[in-house]
Amino acid sequence: MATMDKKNVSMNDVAVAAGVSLKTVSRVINEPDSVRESTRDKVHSAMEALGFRTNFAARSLKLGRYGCIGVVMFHLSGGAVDMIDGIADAAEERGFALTMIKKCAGEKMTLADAARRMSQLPVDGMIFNLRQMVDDFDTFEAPKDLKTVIITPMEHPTCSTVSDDQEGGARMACEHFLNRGHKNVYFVSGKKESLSSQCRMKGWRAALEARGIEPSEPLQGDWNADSGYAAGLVLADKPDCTAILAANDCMANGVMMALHDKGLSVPDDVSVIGFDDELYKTIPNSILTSVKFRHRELGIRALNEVVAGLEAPSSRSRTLVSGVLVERSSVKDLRA
Amino acid sequence: MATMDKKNVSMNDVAVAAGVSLKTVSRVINEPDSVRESTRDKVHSAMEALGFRTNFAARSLKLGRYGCIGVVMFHLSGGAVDMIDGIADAAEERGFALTMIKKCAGEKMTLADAARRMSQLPVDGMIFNLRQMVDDFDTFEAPKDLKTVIITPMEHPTCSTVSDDQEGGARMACEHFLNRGHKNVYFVSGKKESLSSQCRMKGWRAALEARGIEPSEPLQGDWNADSGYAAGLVLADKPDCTAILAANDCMANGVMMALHDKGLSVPDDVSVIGFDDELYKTIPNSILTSVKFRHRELGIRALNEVVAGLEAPSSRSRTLVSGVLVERSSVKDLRA
DNA sequence: TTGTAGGCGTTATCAT
DNA sequence: ATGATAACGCCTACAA
Repeated sequence: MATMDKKNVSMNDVAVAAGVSLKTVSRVINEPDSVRESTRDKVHSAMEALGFRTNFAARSLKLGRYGCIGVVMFHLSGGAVDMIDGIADAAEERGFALTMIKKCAGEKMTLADAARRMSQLPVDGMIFNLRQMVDDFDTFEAPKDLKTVIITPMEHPTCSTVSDDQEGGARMACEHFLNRGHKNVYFVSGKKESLSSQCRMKGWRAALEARGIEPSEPLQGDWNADSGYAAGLVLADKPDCTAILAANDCMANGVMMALHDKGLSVPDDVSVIGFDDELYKTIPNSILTSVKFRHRELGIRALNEVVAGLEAPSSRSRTLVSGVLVERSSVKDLRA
Repeated sequence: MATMDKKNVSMNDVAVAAGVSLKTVSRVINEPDSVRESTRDKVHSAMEALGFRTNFAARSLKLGRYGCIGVVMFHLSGGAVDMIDGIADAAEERGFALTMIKKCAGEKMTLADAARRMSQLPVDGMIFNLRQMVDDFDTFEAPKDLKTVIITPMEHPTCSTVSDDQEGGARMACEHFLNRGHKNVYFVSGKKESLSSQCRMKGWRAALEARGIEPSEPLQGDWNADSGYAAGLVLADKPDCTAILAANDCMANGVMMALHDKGLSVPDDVSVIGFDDELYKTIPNSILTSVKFRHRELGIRALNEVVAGLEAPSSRSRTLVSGVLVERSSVKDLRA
């Protein structure tokens, strides 16, 4: 009478228990409307009683697809959460699950490696979340039957890519300064190897050069507040410094604290803009104007692009998700 | 001559191309040592030439296991990254991949739902990351053949659980105050529905009561700095307030700013401790002493517990990962 | 509306 | 050291 120890309950077991054929059970699962209600109920109770769960392996072997999208995290850091969130939501909505692996092991971190590992897993397509440069970026070729989307600001010769428009965001911030009468903008960068930092710097340069302004030497930071503070101390001594763009909010805050400690006030003496719009979480009444990227949107786009590519694997696209300037009061209008 | 459009390259195709039997190809993959080297080479070249990749579905159908662990994120927030990181690393190390789904949809968020969805996916076991209460927590029973570990501070009747020792962390912080001569500790909570906040509050209460101190009414916050600031304004007016425990660093910072604005200094007039040790990222020269939890370790433990349970699915354990007090200088020793 | 036969691509059991 | 053959559990013709 006790529950049997049968390893796996198959559709056949259910069929026997319900006194119907195997195919009928299959129908109850896949096209319930084509089965008489009384039969359906019998089958359902049998499934319930036996604890039947459809076998993923058998199903996908037959169907030739998995209903899963692979996600490779080359870099798992703070901003990634919102992106994963977007990917996960979009996946759920389209009936896909996510198969995730991490590939951060400093030394041998190539796209080919990641692709090889992924092709052994139950995935119909994959997303690479790449925030740093890798050796084989330009030479990498995705498996023909596995649609691949790379999240990266760089263009790729064969794969679709999705990215925040970091460069555009930086340009936007600079123009915000310049349009308000500032004659120059100083820049505090993040870690050197970070692509985000590089792109933000590029945008800053481009915006200045477009107005015929020679960009000054950027100050090297490391994303954390202390490095911003150090940069702020330096900049406080530059008489021509009225505008500072910091590559993230934490450093921007460091900059502001340094200015304050030097007797300068924001925005009356110096204006500041940061990135990521997260200071308000930590600082009460935060006044920092900041460029915010829509990471969630980014994730959604990436997933949609993969799913779209399932039909046309050879298609290639480049998606840029624009940033938004969240205005508070850390920028002074010098024209006033 | 051009590459054929054959949908899938199977082991059979490789076998034919290499002029060997199907089983030999299989051997080359799974037990290479039992195949003569010359044969092995032939097979390898054939695989290369045809672009063979082993079929996950067929393999797991035969093997009866997937080599994947399911992860359900009921709540995807900042602190989660480090935990996912730990899970992913531990998984990688043990040769498992992760299959992730998100279940945040406010209304109908039950463990049974999550388990049902997971049982349709290629997983050998699963981890629920639960940070809030759900309706069916106590009544939930995991599928017998799917080892389930829940990340939650609550005890579960049948499933293994893993958690930070949030209560212990809060106690530790309180004792840190009390051992330094403080006679009372005020508490600023996080969002009401958060289990973390509840546990931290519980630990605070317990520590005070253990010393015969009547806990005052906790101040309600919402995790963000502004709510901490509001609480700080209130507490600044309490003459007996020498020690404040805030349920996270952001609110602790809000509290400190309010105290400052009220002309009180930290730690000379009032001592403060926070949670999560993340303020140093945003505030230069941060002085805040903070209780830090090892989220990465938590993830590792959770994964290891699942993998261990693959052998003995019925086992049940409860793991607590202790926190660490990161001391800076926001606490004054009143005995001095 | 329901049942039967075969095959998806592996791995395992035998034999050679 | 290698090969033939039978499962694994599901789905899709085709038949009844």
